[in-house]
Amino acid sequence: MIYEVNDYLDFFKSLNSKCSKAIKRSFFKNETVTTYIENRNQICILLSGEVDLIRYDFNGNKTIIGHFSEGNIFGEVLYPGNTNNELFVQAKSNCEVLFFSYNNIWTKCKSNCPYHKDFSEYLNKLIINKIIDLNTRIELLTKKNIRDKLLSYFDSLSIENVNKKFVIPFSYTDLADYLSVDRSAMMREISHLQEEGFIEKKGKRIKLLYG
Amino acid sequence: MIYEVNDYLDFFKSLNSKCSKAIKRSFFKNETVTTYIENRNQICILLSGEVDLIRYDFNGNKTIIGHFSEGNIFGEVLYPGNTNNELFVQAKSNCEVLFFSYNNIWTKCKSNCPYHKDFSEYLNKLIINKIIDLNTRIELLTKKNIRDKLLSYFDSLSIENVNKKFVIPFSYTDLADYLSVDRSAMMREISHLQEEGFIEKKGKRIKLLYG
DNA sequence: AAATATCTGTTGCCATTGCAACAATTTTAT
DNA sequence: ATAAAATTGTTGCAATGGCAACAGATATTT
Repeated sequence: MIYEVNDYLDFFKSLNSKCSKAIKRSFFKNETVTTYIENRNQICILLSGEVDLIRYDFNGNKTIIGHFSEGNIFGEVLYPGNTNNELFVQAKSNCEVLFFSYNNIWTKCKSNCPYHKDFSEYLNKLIINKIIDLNTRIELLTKKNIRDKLLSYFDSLSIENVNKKFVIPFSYTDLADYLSVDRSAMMREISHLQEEGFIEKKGKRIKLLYG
Repeated sequence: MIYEVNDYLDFFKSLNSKCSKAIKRSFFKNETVTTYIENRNQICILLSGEVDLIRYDFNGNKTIIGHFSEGNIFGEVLYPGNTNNELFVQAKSNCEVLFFSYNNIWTKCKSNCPYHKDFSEYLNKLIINKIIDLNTRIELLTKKNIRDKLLSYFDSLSIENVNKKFVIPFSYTDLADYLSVDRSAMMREISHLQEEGFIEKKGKRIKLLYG
């Protein structure tokens, strides 16, 4: 999903010692990294670890809106304002995050920071990858049934790994959330896919038997 | 959804006479603007009119994946590669589109085009708006039932118009597609919302009676 | 090592919603 | 102005998938 990220990540990892606009912070598992409620301009790069973007709606229902790993960007500036939801980012593992204010990048920092040219170029690459991820997600979500969602998700993993065998990088509980379907209904559909000979499954190891 | 776009649009509209990297073309309604199949680097800004991004899957089912209007960006560089789908962009009305190759912007053009500084800054704003739009869409698509999808879509229109009354900018057929639900099921749910006194509806004019 | 919590896998039930089909209305093309 | 095409609105029926509930398997904590 993320292409060429490793080329840039070292640059961002060392950025906070070079550029005063960027602040690096560390978080323990389950800590709240940030909330989408007051820092409209905030943008974040995940330098290591895993975080989830979680929505609680007015009924208290929890949905995992996004799952981010090393090199992904997130932040309130990328999100629509004025929603009725509480959104917050929670560390799924110990992690490091680079924070900065989006407006600062394109204006003030320009003149006085020698790293700005690389910074903005690399950031642009990350942002394009972000858009690709979001479009990938929308592709999945617009599929009409659970089977099509699963198959197209499996396809994307298979392509990414250049292999008919791969390991699902989510727990099944979280995968259901990511595909926005009921977990037990998804498990049922996975069983059917096995019975009908489309896939083989051992825990989180999947092998595609078609295509 | 799109903030401050009008500030930048004039700049892009006149760009092709200033910068050789950008090409402006006009299309008639129903013409195919581009396909997502061979120009991996292409990025497009819609200068006027309306276009849809359409997917045909292997069964020939049509889905409107995206609907773009003035100031929106689209293009294959923003899309995951190696999918089994045919994606193409179709003009919903006569329209003008600015085409350029994404890689060219950040490299070659930098040194010799006096408009590049503004160009990249404005483009960044458009890209951020793009991400906000995509996240808005994902917010909708992750709602678990048709009622919640409708209400949260209506909410966003209401906020955008700063008014409990607003006009739906889609046909109902296209709205169903956008929300990724069956049209007749959606119409039924809209009827229920009226019966239960949540909304008033006259054609595409909606008034929210709650909140 | 035991105790607790979380995740996986399965099933019955039934609400939601997708599908098909149609008439009425509106829009577009000739 | 008329014909053709597309959209809107409605309904019965059936399939899908959400919910609840549980037992067994893995992880995590103490």
